[in-house]
Amino acid sequence: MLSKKSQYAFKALAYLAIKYNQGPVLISEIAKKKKIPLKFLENILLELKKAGILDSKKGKGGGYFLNKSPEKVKMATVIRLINGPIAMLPCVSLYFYERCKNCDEKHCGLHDMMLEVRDATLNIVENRTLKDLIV
Amino acid sequence: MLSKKSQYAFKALAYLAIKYNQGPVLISEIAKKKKIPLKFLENILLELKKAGILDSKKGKGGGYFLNKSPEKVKMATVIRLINGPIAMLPCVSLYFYERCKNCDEKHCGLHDMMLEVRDATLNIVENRTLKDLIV
DNA sequence: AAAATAGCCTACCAAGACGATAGACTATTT
DNA sequence: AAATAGTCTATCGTCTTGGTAGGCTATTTT
Repeated sequence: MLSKKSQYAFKALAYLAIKYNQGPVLISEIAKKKKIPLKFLENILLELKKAGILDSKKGKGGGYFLNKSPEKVKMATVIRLINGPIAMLPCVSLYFYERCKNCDEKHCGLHDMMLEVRDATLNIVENRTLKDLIV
Repeated sequence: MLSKKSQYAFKALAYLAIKYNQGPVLISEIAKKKKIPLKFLENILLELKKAGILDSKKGKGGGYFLNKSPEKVKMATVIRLINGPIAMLPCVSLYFYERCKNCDEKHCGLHDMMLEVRDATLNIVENRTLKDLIV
């Protein structure tokens, strides 16, 4: 399951995607429109900024805005950043890989199955972007 | 990510699948062979029994055993039981559905995308069984 | 320069989930 | 009766999650 934080992140990003190229948007505006706790949203947006997805401007007329066009931000990137691994097991994760203890990956039915699941999932989230959040 | 509990469950079930129709297997034997904390495994097996996947026998010569043949126990069933929802969002879950607050499911890009992911995942885990764990 | 604006940073907290353990109880077999 | 082996209830420490508080810093306006 995606954490609430991830859901907030996607709501905020969807909002910023709609407002792309229209200048900075206040955290408070996003929080209000998307009904996200303000201070919690601050943390999320800052994290997205540090990852290079968003940028910000301080002072009057400041706020947050997308650092690149919506179709260039992959869903997979955001999920990994805010939610963590996409795979169901560490031993089949690309970005959070960890070797299985007491289990030979070459002969593990669970491993094989979870690898399939991962690929099926990646096939979707690696090929969808913030643009697809706008309907 | 699958919880450690789920991974233990699958290891235990894989072991019992191999020993299908060979009589009851001791918890302690499974715990030792699969390196699972004994008391933790007790809980897991009991849960699987209450769900009808396993059955047990007390006293000498007792132990746990599969209640039906391995190919009749779907992976999806076990995941839902031990790990919880398979979907990434409550609003696209079949067995743990919850309506989205502040979001119209009919016009939500995230919803649509997560529905795709769910279907891709279900397509695998609904069509694989404990039999596929044995390699 | 001062005031106002708005993001940045550090810290903290409550509740719940997770992984694991302890011990007594019950049913079955020898 | 004794031994065996699953069942039940309870507890526990640690980590994660969701959320809050308050001060700091950079920028803009007056």
